[in-house]
Parts: sequence; structure tokens; C-alpha cells
Amino acid sequence: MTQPPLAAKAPAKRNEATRARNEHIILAAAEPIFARHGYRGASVQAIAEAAGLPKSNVLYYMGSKKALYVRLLARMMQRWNALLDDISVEDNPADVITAFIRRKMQLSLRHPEGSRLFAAEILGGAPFLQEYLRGELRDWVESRARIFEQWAERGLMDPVNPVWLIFLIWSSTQHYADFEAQVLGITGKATLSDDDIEEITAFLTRIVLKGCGVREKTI
Amino acid sequence: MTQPPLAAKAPAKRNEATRARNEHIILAAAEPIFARHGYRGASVQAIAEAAGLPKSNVLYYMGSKKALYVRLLARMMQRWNALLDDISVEDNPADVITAFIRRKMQLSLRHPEGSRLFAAEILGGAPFLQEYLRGELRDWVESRARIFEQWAERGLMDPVNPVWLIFLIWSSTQHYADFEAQVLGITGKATLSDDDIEEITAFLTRIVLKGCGVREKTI
DNA sequence: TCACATGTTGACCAAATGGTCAGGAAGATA
DNA sequence: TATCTTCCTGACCATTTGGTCAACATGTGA
Repeated sequence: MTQPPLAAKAPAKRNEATRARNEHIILAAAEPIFARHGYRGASVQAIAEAAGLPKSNVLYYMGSKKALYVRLLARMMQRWNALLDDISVEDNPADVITAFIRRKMQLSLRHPEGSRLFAAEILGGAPFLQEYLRGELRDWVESRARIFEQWAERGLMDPVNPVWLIFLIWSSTQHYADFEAQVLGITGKATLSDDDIEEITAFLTRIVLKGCGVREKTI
Repeated sequence: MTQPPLAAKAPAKRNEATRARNEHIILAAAEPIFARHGYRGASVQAIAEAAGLPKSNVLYYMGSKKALYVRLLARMMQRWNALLDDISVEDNPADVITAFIRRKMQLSLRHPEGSRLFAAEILGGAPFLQEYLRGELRDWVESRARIFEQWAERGLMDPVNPVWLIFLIWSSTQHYADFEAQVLGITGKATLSDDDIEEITAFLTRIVLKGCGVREKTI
């Protein structure tokens, strides 16, 4: 039984900058490696080299390989949650769906490594994300689904299964990050230009809106 | 310089059955492991255990980990190619697209492990499939794309970018195999029933046909 | 029966794996 | 200056990695 320090640790705020900087470097180096090789396939040594730090230093800041991986996943889930904003039955379906597709597309392309990290995790059976999928995310999907159904009841769109619709939007947008290698190989491009992105976004929006029979603004 | 056997090896056909049987066992055991963990993350030891064979025996039949992996990829590409059947401008767009979606969906769900294997390979930057993507598959896409364009010219469907359309069909069908963990987690199901599959297929077909303004049979 | 190819496997190897730890460097507070 | 905390890292460890090999088993054809 060691006596806890009475005065606590007042000078807790110390060299925070160093820690923040190094953690950022490590996370940035680790994300593409986990994305590319999966959890098992990634090695701490490779991450350390990419970060330009000794392996011991990576372990010092992150504790363990697993902790590092979980942290990356959590960061990506945060980004995900940020775009799960609230919508209401009163909103215009066309606007909401358009914005949803656009945001999802931007998320995928702004964080392709994170997107692939997430994909690799799901591909592997989502060992670390079961809880999130069956909890938070599921609730979100259900609530959106109910709104889609209400829109259908009001005749604002066709009565399609809203869950399949959400999956359609997810998969078709995610594809351009996760399957980037395939997309570039087939199109023969080195990268997708901003114009390409814009075109794809417009294409997907158009297909979904028209395909679901979403009425254009009636006002 | 060793003299090559003159009589060649007439009795080459030997215990073929044993080889065929064991190779099949090994391939079946390896596919889900590579799919789940990627190339690097999979271990020969784990594959051997899943196959119920000693590691040495796996190496004996497959030569090396890489050779085993490439063989699995090749097998999956063969399945892929099998559904890339020929279509012509004279065909009915609605029929072709409907059949395409259905077949792609069946492929994904009949071989989910193979589908995930493929996905993991692409996620990792397609190190072993570059050639296939930039060659065979690219040609296939281009030729289909030209037909879609001709259909559009004839007023049989909207003039959408056919490549994006093909990607849309690929991604939205593939999703149910690759992201199975997510789909099941969110829907709360243990597996997707045949009815679910049928419903999803109908949903996707409907959205795509309607979204692209494909005319129903005019005859 | 013999001969020869194929099948089978435990022992073994160098390299890489994730992780620990002792000990020193550096910066802040007093 | 002395003291404390955080930072940093090379040496080290047990385990696992893909792969080799020699020895033996099995089956087939003559």
C-alpha cells in the first residue's frame, strides 16, 4: 500500500506539446500501414520506420500495437459520427439525400486511409467494432430509416426499403476510397481529379434520387 | 548436364486423386484466412491447422505462401470472368442490366470468402492484380461501356457515364459479401435469408433501371 | 518381388514478431 | 543548483514467421 501523493500532481501539464506532436506523427504513419495490411499484417517496426522513430518510442507513446490500432479506429469513428447529423421528417428528401451522398463521398476521399482501415476491420469480421455496429450505428440507421418511411408515406418518394438504400449510398461512395486501386487501374488515371469527384457525386445523386422517385422541391 | 530421360515420364498420371483432394482441402482452408487477415496477416501455420495437415505438407503441395495466395486469387478471377459474358447492342438493356446485377449478387454470396479475398487484395493496393486490372478487366469495362453509350444514343436509357454505372453495380452488390459483418450487425440478423437476397437484388435492380431511365421492353 | 515416384512429417533454421526494461537525456519547477 | 517528471532508446526476450531437408511411408507398375 503506497501512500498516494497528497498534493496530487499539480504540475500535470508539462511537455504536452511533445507528446501531442509525436502521437500525431505515429498515428499518421500507422494509418496507411494498418489500412494496407490489416491488423495482423501490420508490424510495429514498419510503423516506427514510417514515423522515423525507434520502435521503443512508438510503444512508449501508444502502449501496444492493439492500443494504437484501437485509437485509429476510434478516430475514424469520430469522423463518421460527425456526418451523422440530425434530420427531420419536415426536411426536403432531395436536399437531405443530396447532402448525405456528398458528405459521405467527401469523407471517403478526404480520409482514404481511414476509410480503408475501417474497411479492413469490417472485412476481417469487425473484431473490434462489433459493439459500435450493433449499438450506435444501428440506432442511427434505424432512426434514419423511419424518416425515409415517413417520407414514403407522405408520397415524397417511393416506398423502398430504407436500410438497403442506406447501404447503397454507403457502398457506392466508399468504393472510390476502398477500391481506389481498381478504379485507377480500370480508368487508367493516376488519381481522381476534383472534376471526376464532382461528376461521380452528381451521378450517384441523380441515380439515387431518380431511382427512389424522390419528388423535386414542390414549393 | 544431366541426360534427360529419353522415354520421358509416361507414367506421369499417378496418384492424381490424392493430390487433387489435398490441394482442394488446402485451398478451402486458406481462402477464409487470407480473406480475413490479408496476405501478410495470414500464417501458413494457421492454414495448415485449418486444413488439418502439418505445415510441411501444405508447403509441399503449394510450394510457398505466395504461390498459394496467387492460386486463390486466380481461382476467384476465373469465377469473375465466367460472368463477364458477351452482350450486344441488340440486346435489351433492361434484361442485360437485370441479369448482370443478379449474377454479380450471386457471385458475391456464393463465394463470400473469395469476394473478401479479392477485396483485401484491392484494399492493399492490388500488388498481385495490377496486371489483371489494367488489362483484361479494363478491356471488359471499356467494351461494355461502349454498348451502354450506344443504348443511350438510341434513346433506350439516359446518357450516364457507363463506367460509374458499372462501379455502382459492382460496389453495391459486393457490399453484402465484403461488409457482411456490418450488414448483419446493423440489421441484427444472423445471416441473410434467401428472401433477403431476393429483396435486395430486386431493390438494386429497380433503383438502377429507374435511375438510369432504362425503358421497359418496348415490343 | 523389386524399383521408383509420390506422399508425409518432425526437426531445424535464420529472420522477424510484439513487448520489456534499465538507464540515461532533457526540460520544468523550486 | 538540486529534484522531479517526461522523453528516449539500445539491448534483450520468448514466440512466431516462412521455408528447407532428410528420413521414412505409401502406392503403383513391371
